[in-house]
Amino acid sequence: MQERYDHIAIELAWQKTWANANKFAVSQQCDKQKYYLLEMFPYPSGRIHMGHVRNYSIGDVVARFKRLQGYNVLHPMGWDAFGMPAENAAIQHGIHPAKWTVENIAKMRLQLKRMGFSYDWDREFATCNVEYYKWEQQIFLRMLEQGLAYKKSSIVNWCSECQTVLANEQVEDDCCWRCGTQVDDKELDQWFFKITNYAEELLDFTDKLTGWPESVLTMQRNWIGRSIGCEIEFPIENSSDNMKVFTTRQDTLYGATFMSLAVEHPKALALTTADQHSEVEAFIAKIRSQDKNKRSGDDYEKEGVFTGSYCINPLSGRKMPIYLANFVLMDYGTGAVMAVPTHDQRDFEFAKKYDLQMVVVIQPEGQPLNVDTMPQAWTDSGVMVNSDRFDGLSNEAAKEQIADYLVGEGLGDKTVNFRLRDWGVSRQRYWGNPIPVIYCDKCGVVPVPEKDLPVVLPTDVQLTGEGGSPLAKHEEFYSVACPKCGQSARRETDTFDTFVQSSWYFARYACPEYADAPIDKAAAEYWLPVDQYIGGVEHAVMHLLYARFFTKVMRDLGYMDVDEPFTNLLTQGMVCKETQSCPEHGWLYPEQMVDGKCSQCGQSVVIGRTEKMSKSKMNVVDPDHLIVKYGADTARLFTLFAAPPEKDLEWSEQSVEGCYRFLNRVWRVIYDNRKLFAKRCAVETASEARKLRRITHRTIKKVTEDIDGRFHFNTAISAVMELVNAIYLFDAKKEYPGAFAEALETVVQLLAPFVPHISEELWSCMGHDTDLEQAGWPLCDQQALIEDEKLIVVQVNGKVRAKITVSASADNATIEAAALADEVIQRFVAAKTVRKVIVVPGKLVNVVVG
RNA sequence: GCCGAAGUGGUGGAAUUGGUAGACACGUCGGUCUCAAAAACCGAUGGCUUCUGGCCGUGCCGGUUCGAUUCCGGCCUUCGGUACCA
Repeated sequence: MQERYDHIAIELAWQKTWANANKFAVSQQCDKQKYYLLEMFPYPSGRIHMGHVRNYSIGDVVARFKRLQGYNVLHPMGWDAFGMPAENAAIQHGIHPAKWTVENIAKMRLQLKRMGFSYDWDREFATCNVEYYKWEQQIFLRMLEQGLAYKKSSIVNWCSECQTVLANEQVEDDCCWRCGTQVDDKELDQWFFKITNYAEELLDFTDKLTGWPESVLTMQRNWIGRSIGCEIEFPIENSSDNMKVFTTRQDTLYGATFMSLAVEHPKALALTTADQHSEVEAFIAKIRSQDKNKRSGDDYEKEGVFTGSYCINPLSGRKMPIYLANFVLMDYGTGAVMAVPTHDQRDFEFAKKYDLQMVVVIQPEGQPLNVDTMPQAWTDSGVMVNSDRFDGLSNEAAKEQIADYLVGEGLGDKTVNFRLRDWGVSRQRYWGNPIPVIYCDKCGVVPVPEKDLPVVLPTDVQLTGEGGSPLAKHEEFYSVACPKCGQSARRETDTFDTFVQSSWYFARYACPEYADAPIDKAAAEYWLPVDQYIGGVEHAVMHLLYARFFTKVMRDLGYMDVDEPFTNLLTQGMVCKETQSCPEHGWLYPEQMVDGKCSQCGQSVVIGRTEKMSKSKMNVVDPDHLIVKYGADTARLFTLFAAPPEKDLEWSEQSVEGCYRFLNRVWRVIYDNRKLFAKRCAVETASEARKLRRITHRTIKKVTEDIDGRFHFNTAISAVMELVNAIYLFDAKKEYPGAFAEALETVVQLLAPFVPHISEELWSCMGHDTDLEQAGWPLCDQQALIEDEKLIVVQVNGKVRAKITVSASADNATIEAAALADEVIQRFVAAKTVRKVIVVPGKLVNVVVG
């Protein structure tokens, strides 16, 4: 054993040992209980960043802890390898996406190994491997068979200059990010997954996901957005046709005085009278030319135009003018809204602007509302008025009764409406999984027969960034014979959204080599669901909802028998750091400043706010520097100690040094006492030895509880630090070497999940022939926790005035007497009457005087 | 606007079921060692104060309670998400 803590040598040596032994590979042939731990897999951008270090350090603590507790732990790692950055790199640097991706994976794999994460590398795969994505193609074909995948036209961002579709994040200020051309809306036929079929089940199961944070479940519930309401038919005047409307506020039906349609509404033009025609057409053209994002902006002014037609309110019989309005959305409800200006703020503003009729139908108890003087719509609950037979009811009761009445009279239906929309999965991109269908002029859309899978993504393409996806220009790829009729046909050149690959990768880890189907049922049965999933909170809705949807689809297609993919979810916070900038040169990297001055111009550097680490803000910290300077163990310890996992973590070099110092402190105390471990002796029973043992075992209890389910790693580490402090202060080690050695061994065992390299090294230095996993997780000796005496806090009128020590077996009366006998307490009680004494056994006495 | 989370020393944070507010760590200050420095070790460290004592203090105001960082009501601020959802 060396005197100095040589982190580099120690870490490299243990990483080699683990790799040679293939230490973390697991099999389902095992009589231990399984535990499947998964962290969200990374996009292979080229380097790991502090967010990865944090995510995977948290995961590794749990994996190693569960292993020490005797579980058969599946802890896999892989790569979310398709996606836009690879294409951008190809365009910018002339390197093929496949090459770029493979090289990045190689670099990042090394970095992860250098961090000492305990992955089963045998199960590693990248989603761009054909052995992975071909199974996704099969799943798609079966979804198509079941009507769970379908094609419909939808609107995309289109750059006419680049002849390509842009993702929302590629649109900057309504313009193409590359050429600056104004982006148009374009209708394209796109593939969709029928996630709406599962809206009800996805919502219902949120109640069963007790291992998920409530905030994430709330976000998912809101995203699914179930609302109960009515579909009501409004007869159109001088026509046999009706206008169908969806509302959740049928209680306000008597107050509906006009109707608003979306400009995209199919009946909009048909309803327009000749004299209004030019005005309506101009309005439609104007609104449709506006940017969709702007249309949903905050201060968007409400505007509309009268069609010239009327419909009839089915309950009040009132004639209602039909307007087109810019704020009505075609893709929610029916694209037509019954407008109730007295009880909806948007309708209120609209009615004021166009001087439309208003009728109050709900008002607060005893406070009549006046349509002329009310400053805004009344959207709260109240009592029904001007509503015929429903007058006098609460509006909540009227909601039910009006709905029943409408159904009874055949005027409407009760309906459930979801905010959730089907998932568009077509991407006009090269670096993705090809959608396996063929278009034949004669046979139409023809799925690629399963026996012809996989549709392999060709690698002999040139990416220029112009003229759309290269697949559409790759004749060898798209020119095929129709599988049905044999005539020449064209292959689909769109690829799947990369969210599709990340929706089922967790299941493939159970059987990454399985060659007969996407999932080996036996493996899935053993390993799934994932017991603990860990990742960034930014994926709270999309990724996690898609993965839940896909799990249910795969269940219904017979691939596996799982309802929900992730039993427990931990969402971690971001890694943040203050920014620094020079007034002249903008954002600066830390190494571009010297003594608080810009190294280029010498001006004082402005320290900015603490923000999420990002390359663009130049406030990133490269994990490699940390590993070299302090070691992987210190990097891990810092990310775990500085904040609880779900909170944002603020970078602090000083705090990193503190962690490094702590590891040195542990190293030193064990080195200094190395001779103690040479000959083992039993743990002593003398009072001083028992005192140290009590701290040792209290720490075991605390650390176990903090890790297991609570994930309070910061307090777990604090507890170990306290034990180390107690060891430093224990000056009877010569007399009680047993208790002393036990305390030191416990420190090493408790630190093992957090800082595995130094822990293994110290463990072997202590003379153990086997590793820490063999030793298992230390158990708390309940006997050792028992105290002879207890410290009791004594309060007078709720304020702490004294602390007394009593025998642990003292009863309440004894404790009370001892408290009242205390000199200080007597002074506070003197000349006053003791009204009450509250005794909390083992903790506190409160004397109430007055 | 709505939904969600949070607000505690100079700093990161702790207080698990209503029971000692500030554990642990960083920083700062003092001491030991040293020719000196670094490292290490030991100690102090919420504010105020008339200082063997006392008062104030967990965003603000109020309430419940013997006792509130914790529960309730009303506000303020910050962060995250989201939106003309009828």
